[in-house]
Amino acid sequence: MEYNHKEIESRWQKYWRDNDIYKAEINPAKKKFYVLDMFPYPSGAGLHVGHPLGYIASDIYSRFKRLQGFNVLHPMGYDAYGLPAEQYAIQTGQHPEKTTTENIARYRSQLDKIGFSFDWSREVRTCDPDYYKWTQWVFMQMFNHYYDRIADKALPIERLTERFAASGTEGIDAACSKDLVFTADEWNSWDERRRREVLMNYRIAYQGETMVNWCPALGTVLANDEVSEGVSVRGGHPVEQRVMNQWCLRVSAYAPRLLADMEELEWSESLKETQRNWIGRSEGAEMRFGVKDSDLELEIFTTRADTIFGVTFMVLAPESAYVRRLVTPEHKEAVEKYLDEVKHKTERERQIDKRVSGVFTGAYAINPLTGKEIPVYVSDYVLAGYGTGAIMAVPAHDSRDYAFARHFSLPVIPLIEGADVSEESFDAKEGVMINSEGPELNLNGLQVKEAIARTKQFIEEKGLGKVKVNYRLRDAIFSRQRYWGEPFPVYYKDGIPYLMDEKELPLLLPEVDSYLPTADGQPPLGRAKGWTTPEGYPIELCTMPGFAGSSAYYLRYMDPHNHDALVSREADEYWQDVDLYIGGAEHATGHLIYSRFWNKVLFDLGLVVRKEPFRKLVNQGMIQGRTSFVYRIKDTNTFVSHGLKDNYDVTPIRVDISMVSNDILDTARFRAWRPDFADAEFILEDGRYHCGYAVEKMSKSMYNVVNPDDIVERYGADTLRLYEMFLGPLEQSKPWDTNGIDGVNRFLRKLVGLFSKADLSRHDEMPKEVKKTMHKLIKKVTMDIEAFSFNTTVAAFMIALNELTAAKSDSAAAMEIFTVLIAPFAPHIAEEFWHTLGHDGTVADARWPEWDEAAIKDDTVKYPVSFNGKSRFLIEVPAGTDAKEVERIAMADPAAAKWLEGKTVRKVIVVPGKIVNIVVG
RNA sequence: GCAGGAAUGGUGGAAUGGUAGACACGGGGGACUUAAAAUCCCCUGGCCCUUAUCGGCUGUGUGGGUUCGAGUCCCACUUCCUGUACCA
Repeated sequence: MEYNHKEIESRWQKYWRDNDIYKAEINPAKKKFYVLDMFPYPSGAGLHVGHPLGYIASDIYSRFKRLQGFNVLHPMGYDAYGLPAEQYAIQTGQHPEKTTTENIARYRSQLDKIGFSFDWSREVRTCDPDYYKWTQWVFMQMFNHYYDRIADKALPIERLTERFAASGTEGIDAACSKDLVFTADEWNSWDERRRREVLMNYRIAYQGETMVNWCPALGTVLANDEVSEGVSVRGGHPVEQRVMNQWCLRVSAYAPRLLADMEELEWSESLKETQRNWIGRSEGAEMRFGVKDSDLELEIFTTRADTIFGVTFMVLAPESAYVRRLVTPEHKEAVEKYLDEVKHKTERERQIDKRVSGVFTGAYAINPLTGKEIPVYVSDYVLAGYGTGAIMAVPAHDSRDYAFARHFSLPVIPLIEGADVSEESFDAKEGVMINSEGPELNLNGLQVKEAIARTKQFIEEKGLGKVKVNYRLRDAIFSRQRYWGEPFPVYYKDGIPYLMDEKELPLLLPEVDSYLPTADGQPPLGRAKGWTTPEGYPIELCTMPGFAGSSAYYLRYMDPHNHDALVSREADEYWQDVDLYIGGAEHATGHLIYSRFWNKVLFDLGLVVRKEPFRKLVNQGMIQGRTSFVYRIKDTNTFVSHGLKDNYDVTPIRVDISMVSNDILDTARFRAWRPDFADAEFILEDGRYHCGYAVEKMSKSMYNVVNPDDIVERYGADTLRLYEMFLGPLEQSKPWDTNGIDGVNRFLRKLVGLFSKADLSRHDEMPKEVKKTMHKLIKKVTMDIEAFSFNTTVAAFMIALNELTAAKSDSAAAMEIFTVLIAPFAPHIAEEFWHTLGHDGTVADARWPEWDEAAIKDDTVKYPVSFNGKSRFLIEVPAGTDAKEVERIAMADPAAAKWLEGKTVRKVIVVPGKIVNIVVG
């Protein structure tokens, strides 16, 4: 049998396709197992070798679970809405749907070559109307529900209107944008407009004036997770803060549950920690400070209630509504000037500029515990979006307050014994309190933690404030001023938003003549002709963000062609949740939060049975590029080999890795690469030009992209799959290095060789040594796959092959075990073997073998004999020899005498099966 | 700053507290060949002894500790990666 990977792979891929081998159906007689990959955004660049890493791992696991007898759901689809397609459309005028469809076709052909066991009959695309119908539908459910904190779940908005009509806000605790208090009489006296405005304050999908990240270059708002360090994650454009009327999702209502329910998930600790930070729970107190000569009260949030005696000033965020109400006439001009300055700074400028800035409002607050007057400032170091947008400043124990106090020469009162605050603040929450005595409360002598508790208790008793848990997690901004996304099923009557009828879904994305905003600054949908309801009411012009379509796709895969529901009850109850989810860690604060939120809303509505969508999650590492460099001697066209470059003044230049093999440059191809290198000269080392290398992101501009198609063409999909797994631990980032691939390919060719030499007609019992090899292999492979340790599994196959070759085994039984074990990794060649062994059909229907522990046991046990822990020699004893006897044999060994010369034996330790350690003095 | 993770040969990486460096790449040597490729065999952490064998010493970022025994556990530190940050 010759190893012709092209012929074998195309033949078996066709067989799988023609016979629907990987089609999954509900089968109550079998246990389900749901393996999901994060579906890709089909970019124009196609796949590079890094993309399939996670898909290969999930495919191995799916095939393994199937061989173990599970009914495996392993679907794939496309996250098809997104910014690059739209920007390409703006540049070229091509409809994003056209480029997206083309990119999907390219992705599909690349994926198909790798031999995945996806059930393509369940494919979803987020831009498909049959799919986004349900994205729109869930949005409508969110609009029609509010979060009831007493029931601790989402409830229909009608329930709220009934309660308002009966008893106003009395006894209601609902997640809302703004705390409202009104009576039933008031509610009943309001017209529809007013009532709708009030309800908007409670809806889970709501429209509101909020501070948003506005990106002028992209012409759209962005969610918090789409902005990093003040610039957009996609494109790196500056982002500024603006107040705009936007659709939002009340994710913050779910913060406590998103935090608590994470505990039972099998996710990596680092990923959980990232989510915990993002959710950002902090316990503290909300307190009210009176204002001098005013009946206004300033509400602040603090986690350090104990430092109340050290408050020497107050600070408001520039966007705080308090500012304009507090400012005194003589300070008005200066404050307005400051607010104007701040407004024109972008978020990035605000972050980079760490200089202290701010201005006095002229107002004084009253410390409720001491009665002292303290000045109120405005400064941009206080954020409007967190807590109440106002703080009590304690310069002695907060570094930011300290910097502000020093700049404005405000007093600094130390509150902790021994804290030196002459140079910097003392931020640690430890020590004994001092200077903290007022008429009603004395904290002196208490530890910080005790003082915090004592103060909280005091302010609650006195009604000065309340204990409060704050979350950093903000509501998700859900509008995008873009074309290529899901339209909102919303129209406006007299400026009030109304939902369309469910029967009108999907609301199709309309055609436009250009993908740019309109002349008067409306989103692209403003160009759509007839973008109104039949009655002539205008339809919402924004579209939904990228995460809308990716938030429930795992549910749609369960029942992708259902026209009556997102997912039928039957399909949901059978498939339940994703057992294994594989994808990148970069989605920790975006998709993985939104998806969990989305699922919880559906759970509250009784539409899904699981409160968490992804039980186990594995983050595959990134595969980086390995860039090759040549070194040009300055001002010449002479290139010097890597080992000699330090003798010259050189400029490193990236070269296309296709011209480099094992770091040796193909100089002829290099000369042909670019005209200016045509007459290049080389200074060689031992006759060859050695390139240098660096690990960088894999990208076209670095000339280091490796296309999986090329690897499959040359070595075959099975080699690619094995090699990607052999590269290193799945979760670790590592550079792609084509150099090592020969070893894996050689292994497969040797395996084929072994098969062709074996006498497969003999089905008698395996020889003892062979049996041991195979059962060791079964155990190792089974346990390694469960532990996602695929790199050591591949090594185990190589070792087993070497042992079989050495044993000159021609046992059909051994070959059969090998075939099934390797089927998840190298499915094509396994099919070929399966067929050669005389089976019909597909190896996917085989049974995963179980190992026999007795067959693995050794007859003899080797003990390293060590002196004081240092190994010196080996002894071999029959298995099961008792410890005393092992000790006797070790001591009697001639080698022992040499080590014992002139020493006294203090102690002998025999660990059965492990070691004999002789402690000598 | 904070949080999480990592550090082992020339390289990627193996090692339930028990013979460190599996497996592979790269390198060296040899066989086959007119030659090359392919294939096969041997060697390959460093240092030292020896004609050679046999052997010895040393070695998992640094410094301590626990233990009969530490790459592995504990403490401190250094460096790197990832995430996050005026979050009061």
